[in-house]
Amino acid sequence: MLNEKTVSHSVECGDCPIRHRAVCARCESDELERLEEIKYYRSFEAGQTVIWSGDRMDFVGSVVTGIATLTQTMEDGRTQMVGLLLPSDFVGRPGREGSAYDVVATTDLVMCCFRKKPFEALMERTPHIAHRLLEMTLDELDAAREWMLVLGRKTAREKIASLLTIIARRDASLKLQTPKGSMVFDLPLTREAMADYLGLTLETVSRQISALKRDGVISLQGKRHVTVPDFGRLLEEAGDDSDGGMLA
Amino acid sequence: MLNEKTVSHSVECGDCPIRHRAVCARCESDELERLEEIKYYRSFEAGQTVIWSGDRMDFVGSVVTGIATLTQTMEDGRTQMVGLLLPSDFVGRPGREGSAYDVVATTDLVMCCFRKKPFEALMERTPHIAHRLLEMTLDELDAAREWMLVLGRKTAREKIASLLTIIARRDASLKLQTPKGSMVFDLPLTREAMADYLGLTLETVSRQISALKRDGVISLQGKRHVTVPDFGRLLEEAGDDSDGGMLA
DNA sequence: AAAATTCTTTGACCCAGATCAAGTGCGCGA
DNA sequence: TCGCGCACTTGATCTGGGTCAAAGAATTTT
Repeated sequence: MLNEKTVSHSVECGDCPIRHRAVCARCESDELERLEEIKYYRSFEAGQTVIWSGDRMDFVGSVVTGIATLTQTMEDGRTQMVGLLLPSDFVGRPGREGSAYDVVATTDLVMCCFRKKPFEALMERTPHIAHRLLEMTLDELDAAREWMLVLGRKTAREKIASLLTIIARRDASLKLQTPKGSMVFDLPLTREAMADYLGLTLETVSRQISALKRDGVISLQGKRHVTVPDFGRLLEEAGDDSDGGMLA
Repeated sequence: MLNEKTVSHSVECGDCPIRHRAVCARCESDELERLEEIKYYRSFEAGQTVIWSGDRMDFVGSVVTGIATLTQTMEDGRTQMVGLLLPSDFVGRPGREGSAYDVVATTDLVMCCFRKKPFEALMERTPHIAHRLLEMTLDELDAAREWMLVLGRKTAREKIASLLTIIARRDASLKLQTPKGSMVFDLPLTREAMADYLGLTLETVSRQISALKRDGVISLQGKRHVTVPDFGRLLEEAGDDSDGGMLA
């Protein structure tokens, strides 16, 4: 009976179509069951704000479908995106009261949330989950620092190429159909959102995308559907030597 | 006897003149004693590299005295500083093999290190320490994202002012002698290092510092010793609404 | 289907900050 | 005391990306 439960519970918690990154492969059935007890779903429409910076945040959770962004805004309206949340990404700051950023749905969004207090209690009792959370936070820290290099030292063209490589790498739809080095995916962001991520204006984003298209680095079907014939070439354009494990 | 040990061990581990941020106020004597067993000191001269990006890193630790930086470098030499390590700051990535960044001593530096394997083992057994590490990593993540706003959206003058507020807030020497809103501290970085932190050139850094001096926001004694007559004014110049708990 | 709204592209011009190039001043070893 | 080197400053000029403006393309509303 115990054995049966252990087997029937996979790492995917319950009915979520994603693998919760807060849950590790070593987590066992009773931990997953406790997670089931405190979880619930929330849906948002494109453009809706999930939570405002400074607001009390009484949940943590993962993106199930859709895209959300973390942004910071100055009083005069300048905004900087500091994080991009794709399906399976974790949101929330265990041990912290409020949100440090605005979290905004840029597409229709479904999140799988866990009530924060019981989640923290579960974390206290479950070293696996606490460890997994530290892992994830270290990953986010690496990503943030990588992005500091992009923001501080790369040219507009390199910035665009860097963003495209990140989206390409994370996009689920491409795992199958790549005829050797080529990639196809959809841009989940408007030109303005890309600009806010890259520290540019939307006009510059548009111009640089046109330039990459003109130079054959990418091609576009419509405004959002991107084809990358040679991913290695895109990496070069990004000024990025590492391939992030996608090639070779 | 147990009680005596608990009392005699303060949060400061052994003979370190700093409070290790990896150690929390709730840690008890036996945990601290195990830390004592695996700790050792390392000294570096100004300019020396503590560890290269990608190298195997078999320790974690805290800065005791001096300043170190975390930097990323592109193949063509463009450099971005992604972290500034002041006394008590933690270095190291529990659970990770190598260093993701170059760590460089910018002044003479003393670090208190713990051998990584036993530290990780201690972490496994000691939820306090694992929790403290998650706290610290979340702090670093907040700092990195705050810096993304600086890099992506602030002007050169605002960038300089932002850096000065950060250094001023962390500088130990000023806790005492502030005649109401004023601050005195030493710049621990060369103009070039500041430029690498801010995504600017050293010439622009120099010019903007001169401009802030001309406008009475700061004054300099020598090249490095800074006086800020009105910290609130400096915060305005940084485009920063929050005071980070230093005022009011 | 026409109209309104939103997203995107492209052009013309401008400016903050980069680049190139001298200097200045201080500390340190001979 | 000299002079060498390094950190810093300042000037002149250039340019990548911002700003302002206008006009497509999509999508939604009426």
